[in-house]
Amino acid sequence: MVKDIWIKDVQNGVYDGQEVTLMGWIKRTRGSNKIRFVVLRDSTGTIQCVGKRDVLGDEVFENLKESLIESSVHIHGTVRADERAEGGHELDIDGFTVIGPVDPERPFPITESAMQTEDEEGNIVWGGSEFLLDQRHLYLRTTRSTTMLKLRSSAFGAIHSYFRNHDFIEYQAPNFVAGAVEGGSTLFEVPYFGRQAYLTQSWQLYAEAAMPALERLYTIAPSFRAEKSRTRRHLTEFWHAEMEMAWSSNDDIMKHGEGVVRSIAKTLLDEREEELTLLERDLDTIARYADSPYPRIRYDEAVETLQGMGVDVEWGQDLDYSKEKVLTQDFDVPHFLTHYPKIAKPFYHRMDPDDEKYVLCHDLLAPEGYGEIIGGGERTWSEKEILKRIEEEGTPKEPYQFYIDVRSYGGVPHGGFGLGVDRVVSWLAGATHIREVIPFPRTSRRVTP
RNA sequence: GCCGAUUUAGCUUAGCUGGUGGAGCGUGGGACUGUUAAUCCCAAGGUCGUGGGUUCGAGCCCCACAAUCGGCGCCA
Repeated sequence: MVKDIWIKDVQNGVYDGQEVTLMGWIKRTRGSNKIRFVVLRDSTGTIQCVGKRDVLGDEVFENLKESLIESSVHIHGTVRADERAEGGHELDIDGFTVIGPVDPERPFPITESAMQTEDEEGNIVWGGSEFLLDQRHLYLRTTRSTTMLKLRSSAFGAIHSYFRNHDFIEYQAPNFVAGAVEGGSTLFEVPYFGRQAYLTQSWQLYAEAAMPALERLYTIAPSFRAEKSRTRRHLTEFWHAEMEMAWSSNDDIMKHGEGVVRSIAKTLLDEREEELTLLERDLDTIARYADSPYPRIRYDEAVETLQGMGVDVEWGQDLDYSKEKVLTQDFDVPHFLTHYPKIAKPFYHRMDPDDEKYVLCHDLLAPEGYGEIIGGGERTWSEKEILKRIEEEGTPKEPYQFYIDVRSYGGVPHGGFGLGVDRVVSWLAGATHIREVIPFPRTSRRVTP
C-alpha cells in the first residue's frame, strides 16, 4: 500500500475525472442527514471529500458520520473540479476504510479554540498555552506547525547548498566536551563515567583545529546553553549553523554571513511561497531580504546613534537586546554591527591592528524586532596574540592548550560565524515565538514531551 | 539571577459588592439535500492549581507553595 497519490497533486488537477484512493487523516467533518463533507489532510494539503447517503448506503454513510477528527482513512472516489470546495477540487466518495480509528471517549484534544491565545498587549500568540506545549506531539499535525516545519526544512537545505556551492566541507565536532567556548556559566553538566563533561555550546574551537586541514568548513548541529532565558528567541537546545574559513578577514566572513542569509530568504521564496502566504508573510519583504545588501555599522556609530536618540548607553557596554531593538526599528533589512570594544568580547576575537581598543567581529541583527541572528569575526590567530589576550582576560591557559597549539604550528588569518537557524526561520516565518519553528522546543522550564 | 502575570469542564473562557458557577468549541443523542470553524434543539461533563487562614458564608479577601506564561539580563 505504497502511497503514490498526494492531495496537493489532486488539487492541482492531475487526477481530474479519475478514480483514486486517497490516504490521510480526517481534519474536519460537517454535513447533514443526506450529505457528509470530510476534509482530508495529508502532508501536502487538504481536500474536501463528499459522501452522499444515496450513493454510499445507510451503513457506510453512518460509519462516515462516526469517523472523528484525526482518524486515518483510505477514501476511494472520483476527483472533480468544484469551485465550491476549498482548493478547487473535490472527491466524490464511493467507499472508505478507517485504518486507525479515534475513540469518541478520547477525541483529538486540540480544538480551534486552543490554537491561538492573546498576550497582555492583545497580540495573537500561536501554540503557546501550557496545554498545547504538553500536547506537542499532536500539535505537530496542525496546519500552523506543519507550515513552520516545511519552512525550516527549506532553510536547512538552503544552508547546506550555500556552503557546498562555495566549496565548504561539512565537518562534525563532538557534542560532549570538556571545556567552555563562552564564559562557562552556561554549560550543561553531564556525568561522564565518574568525570564531569559538558554539552557543547559551539562547534567553533574544534572547527579551528581542522581549519588548517580543510580550510573551509561548516556544520549544522545542535548547541546547548544552560541559560534561564525567558524570551521569544531563546532555546536551551538550538540548531547552530557555523562556518570557519582559513585565509580570511572579518569582511570576508561577513560576505558569507550575508550570502547565506540571503540565500535562505531566496530559497524560501522559491520553495515555500504557498507557506509564506499562508502565514500572511509579505513576499516583497522576504524578497527585499533576499536581494538587498546588508549595511555595516561600526559599534561606535551605533552607540552615537543611540545616544542621539536619547538612549542611556555608554561606550564599552555590550549592546543588549533593548538597544538592539531600538536600532533595528528603523532597519528594513538586516544590518551588521562591527568593531565592538575589546572589553565587551571574549579573547578569541582578534584585536583590530589599526586600533587595539576594538576587535574584528560582527553581529548580524535581523529587523522586525528579531535581533541577533549571527555572531562572528576574525579569530586571534597568532600564538603570540592569543597568549597575550588570554593573559589580559585572566583566562586559565590549561583548558585551551589544544586551541593554542593550533596557532603554534602554522597559524593563518581565519575566522567564522555562528548562525542561529531557529532564529532565522522564526524571523523569516514571522513566528510569534522561536518554539514555533522547532518540533519539540527545549527551554529552561520544559524538556517534555 | 531579577521583575510582572496567570491557574474555573477535555480545550477557550465569563463570573458584579463575599451569598447555591454561565457560555462557546469538542463529545453523545436528535433535526436538516452542498457545507466552508455549517446551522438548529437536547444531554452528559466542575471537590474553581495545592495547603492553610479570615468569615455565619470564599471561585472572589489574606498567607505559603507549585506549575505555567510574559518581559529583562545573557546570547545564536
